[in-house]
Amino acid sequence: MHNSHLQAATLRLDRFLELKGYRRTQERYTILEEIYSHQGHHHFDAHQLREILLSKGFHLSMATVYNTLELFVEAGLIKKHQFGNAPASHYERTLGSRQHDHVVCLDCHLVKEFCDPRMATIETTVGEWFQTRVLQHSLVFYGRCTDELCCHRNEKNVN
Amino acid sequence: MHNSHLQAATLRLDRFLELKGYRRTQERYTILEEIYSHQGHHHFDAHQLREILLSKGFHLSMATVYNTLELFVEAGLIKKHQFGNAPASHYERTLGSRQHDHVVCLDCHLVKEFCDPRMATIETTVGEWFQTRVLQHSLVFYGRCTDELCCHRNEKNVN
DNA sequence: CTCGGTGCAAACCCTTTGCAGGCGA
DNA sequence: TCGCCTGCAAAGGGTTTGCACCGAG
Repeated sequence: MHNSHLQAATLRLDRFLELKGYRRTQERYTILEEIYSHQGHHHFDAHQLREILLSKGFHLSMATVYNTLELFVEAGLIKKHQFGNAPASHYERTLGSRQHDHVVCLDCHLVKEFCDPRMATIETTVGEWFQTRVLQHSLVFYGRCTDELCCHRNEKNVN
Repeated sequence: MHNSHLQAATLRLDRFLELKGYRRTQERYTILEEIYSHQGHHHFDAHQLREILLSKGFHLSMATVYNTLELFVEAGLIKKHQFGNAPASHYERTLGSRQHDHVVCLDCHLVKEFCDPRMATIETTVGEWFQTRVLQHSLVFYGRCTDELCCHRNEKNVN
């Protein structure tokens, strides 16, 4: 299921590499496949991504991971996020999910997504206000969730 | 002018230290005064803050700067920001300016502020949606400004 | 006098860089 | 073959930590 997203992503990478005159290396396609075939977590950081690939027997260095992620950002295949005080950057794929923003729980660090059409109108307003061509935005709400899986709640329940 | 903000901030720090049982050190009050008496840039990072104080003859270590900034965040005296790929965290004072969000130019890194009342309504909606008590949010629009001072424009004008 | 706060330097961690070797074109 | 890409290790840079000393209460 959802192989269509991987197909679309692969096609996009093909065209991007061709357009830029970059090479079609095995690393680039293997990393892309991992990102777009993964059903679970949409968010990951550079080290997690490397560890998953290593555990599957595909060896690659951190330098390649970072190089490739930067290239994917440039190609519009993934988005880069900085959540609060988290030390590492987080990434998520862009194809197969519409524009959305995030809610992060300060206790359990659970990341949830939402889409509010009002953000688009605000973006337009701000762009006109400052005579700025807005290319992207980052919106994160920080709070304390009431999720049953929230570790903060679990800790409190234990006591 | 605006000494009222410094007074309010000092009072708030007084009460916070008292409430928490923390000590009233010279470093804490000197740093607060620097942040709240500064008329110019609202945004600064830890190293800039230390350099300014050093240049004024007040010696202090990075450890103290970070400790104090964290304490001020806890006290609600300043806010901490992470703008895009900028390596260092940015801080800005909270008193004397109402809730606002930011627009950052990808070329000249100029930071501008705006206030849109619709953000508050979105925050409420999202909180209800996810049964989450939203404590704060971070919204940054990234774009290319048409400001006369934008270094990107200046560079282009030179060529 | 106590012990929280500070200074100093080293440690940490994520990320970037330099260079030699490998592989796509 | 050519030179972009990768691997490896070291360096970079912001932030944190450990420990001894200092000073607020």
